[in-house]
Amino acid sequence: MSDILRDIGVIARALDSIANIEFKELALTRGQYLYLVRIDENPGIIPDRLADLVKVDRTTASRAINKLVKQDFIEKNPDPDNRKIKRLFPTDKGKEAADYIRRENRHSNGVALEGLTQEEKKNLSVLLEKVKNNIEADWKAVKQGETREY
Amino acid sequence: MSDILRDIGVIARALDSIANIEFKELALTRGQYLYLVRIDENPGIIPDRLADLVKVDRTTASRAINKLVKQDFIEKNPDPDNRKIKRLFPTDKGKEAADYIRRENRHSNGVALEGLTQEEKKNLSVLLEKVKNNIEADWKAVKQGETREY
DNA sequence: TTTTAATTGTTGCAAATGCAACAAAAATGC
DNA sequence: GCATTTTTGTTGCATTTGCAACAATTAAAA
Repeated sequence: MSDILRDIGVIARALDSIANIEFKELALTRGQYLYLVRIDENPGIIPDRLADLVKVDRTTASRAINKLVKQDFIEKNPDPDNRKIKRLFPTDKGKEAADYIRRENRHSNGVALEGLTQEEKKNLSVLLEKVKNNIEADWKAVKQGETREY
Repeated sequence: MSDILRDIGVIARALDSIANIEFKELALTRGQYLYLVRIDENPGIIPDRLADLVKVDRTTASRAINKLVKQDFIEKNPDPDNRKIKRLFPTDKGKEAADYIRRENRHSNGVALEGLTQEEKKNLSVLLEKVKNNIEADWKAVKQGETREY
């Protein structure tokens, strides 16, 4: 069986490393860009869902979010019907930063896909989507304390 | 152009998160498994090359390696012809742990690839290999201080 | 050879990360 | 209704991570 998990890890670290260096331009520190684009594209999302989207610990997301608020990239608003949750929205500054992030991401994506045919790109994208769905349940289970057998 | 970079990040974080939780079984802390398997498969490798293999900062790798030495998973031996470099080898304990890590990885890999045909798995693996090669130069360039235009 | 540049390895520091544990609100079960 | 469980958000703590900066050795250039 072909091993994909190592290459995925290597690629992800390389891309993330590049992004973190490049987003110092925006005064964003490590990891922040991840949350900011997602909030921009999912206005009103709550922190726990966001953590779920990017597959990161709830507490890590919570702190990154609070830092984004303090830096005025996003706002954290109370919900009128539910006193427990807080909804996240980008500020104007945050929207601009999100645009920049997407430009960078598009560029990296282009570099990553160089030399692939249009069909190969499409295939890769579809396959990765499946892989993501496949792994989701295990992530939640293991994170929640369940043990897997192998 | 299809965006693959986000899914790659999500998948990588999920798999890494699972691995880190499961390898507490081996008394390995976060990240250590990455280096240990690679050393097991590339005996005699030097720390800088290892950092390059996994795409992680040299200093991070250095510390993780020193911890693996302290915990007796690997040995760091001087090179007879070059007083600057140190070569890494797994101990017996390290080899056993590496086997365990590979078993876990194979399992996660299986879960990740569920529902894909043999051909799709092969394709995915080939495409990811290309992506990895594509991104390598940019990683080194940006890490070294070069700026990209986008 | 001598000088300069690149490679290798490490430490100081600041920051991110994630597990445990907690409180508060909401959802569920009876 | 009330009790119990789940969800949401946060903080304490230990650890990892990575950039800067340094020293030591080797490689390259003059």
